[in-house]
Amino acid sequence: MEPLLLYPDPPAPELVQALDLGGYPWKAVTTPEAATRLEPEDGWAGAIVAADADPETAFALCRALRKRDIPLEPLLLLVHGGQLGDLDLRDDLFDDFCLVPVRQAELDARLKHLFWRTGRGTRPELIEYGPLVLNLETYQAAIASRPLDLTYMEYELLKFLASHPGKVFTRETLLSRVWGYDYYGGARTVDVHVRRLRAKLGEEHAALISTVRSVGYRFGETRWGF
Amino acid sequence: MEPLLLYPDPPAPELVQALDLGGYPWKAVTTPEAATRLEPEDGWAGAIVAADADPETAFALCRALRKRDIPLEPLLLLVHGGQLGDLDLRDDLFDDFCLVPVRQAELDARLKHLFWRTGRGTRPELIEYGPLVLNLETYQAAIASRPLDLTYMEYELLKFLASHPGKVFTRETLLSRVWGYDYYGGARTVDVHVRRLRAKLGEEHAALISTVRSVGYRFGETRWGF
DNA sequence: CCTCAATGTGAACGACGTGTGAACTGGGCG
DNA sequence: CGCCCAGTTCACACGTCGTTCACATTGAGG
Repeated sequence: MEPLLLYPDPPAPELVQALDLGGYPWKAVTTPEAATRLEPEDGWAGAIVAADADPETAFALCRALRKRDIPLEPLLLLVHGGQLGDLDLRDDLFDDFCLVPVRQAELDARLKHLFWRTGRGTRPELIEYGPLVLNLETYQAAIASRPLDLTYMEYELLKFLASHPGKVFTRETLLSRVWGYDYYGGARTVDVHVRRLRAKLGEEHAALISTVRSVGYRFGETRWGF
Repeated sequence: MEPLLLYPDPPAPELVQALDLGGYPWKAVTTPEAATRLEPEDGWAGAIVAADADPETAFALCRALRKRDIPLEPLLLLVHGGQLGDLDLRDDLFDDFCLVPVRQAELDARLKHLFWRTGRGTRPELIEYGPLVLNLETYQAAIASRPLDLTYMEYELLKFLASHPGKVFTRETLLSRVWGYDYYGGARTVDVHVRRLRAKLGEEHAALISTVRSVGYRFGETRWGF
């Protein structure tokens, strides 16, 4: 997940604690310019702007973030009770606000709701290993940014293997874990699916799945050490 | 101004005071049925549902209000801190929430913001995806500027799918989310509705809904990044 | 170098999932 | 009462995918 943009820097300790507990990555900035300069490749996941200390700069930051070609969403504003009367609630300056001091549960709830509302919330769950990307939500796979057209079983097998990179699985284990505990069928089935996977991965990436003779198959490189 | 719908009856004193001070007319109800029976000619202006005392009834009321032909908006939920963890924040059950005991200033601010957000079109209730446009207010749909004549279920299905572009849903999930939690019927029902949707979308846009074999259906293209 | 076991490969079969047309049900309305 | 429409269910055809088999190839050990 991309980080949340925080203002100011450093953010309030209880905010940091709430975000860390909630598992939200974040990066704090001191100026609107820094928000652009430090922006991640894929953009900010959203922004939390505390306007209780220095309202002027905070609102300027909000305006800047909203005026971009792609307005930053969602934007959560932190204010103290006395500021509520001054807020221009009929302007599109922020999506939601929260009173300071923030409570972990409320902040978490507002973020969840915001992400859902703005549609940016359900970040797809990904499995990534080197050039391989599996999108568990959309059931799509890609190798080196090239989409892979996998069948259901191919996808499931690759997903299982890629979930445990480096580990070797016997055919029997794969059959029971991927095909199902009650499955009874020939072990060669695994071979054939591995072959088709390698073919679809392409010659240069076929080695992602390696054969461990007399044992089974392994995805990815060996993890030496530990 | 039309009155706000309040639950329960009588509402908490501080809520009444806050609303009266803010100049909001209101009418309280004790049951979901009463919400329909007492509804003004021009509908409710919105709803404030307190879920701290009797959550079950409160949530039932929310569901009922949202399932109407024209979902009631805005809906503000009142909860106490301990309930935050139980809320399904990723469901369209309410628009905003507020912790009890309510503070006059915060309630006022949230109502203002809510009315602005849901009322004045800066955020028209539209779902857009490529050539597809769904107008949630008027229950109209259009593809490439050509109006679509969808039935209720077709519209609901398309709306749900288009709300989560890229994500794959199983038939069971679609049945429970679109048809209703308690629905029990054949999964082929989904197939048929998807077929009719594709037919109405027209040949060139039929691919907007793609079949993921052995899994279910997906609307639109995959979102690779984030 | 030989042998055997393990694995890769290509092809073919069969089962299952999906699309499709059509029939059925139930409610609204004249 | 009968028509119409939306939603559901059914039956069948077709294509895809998973599985299996026969055979080729590889690799390890003697």
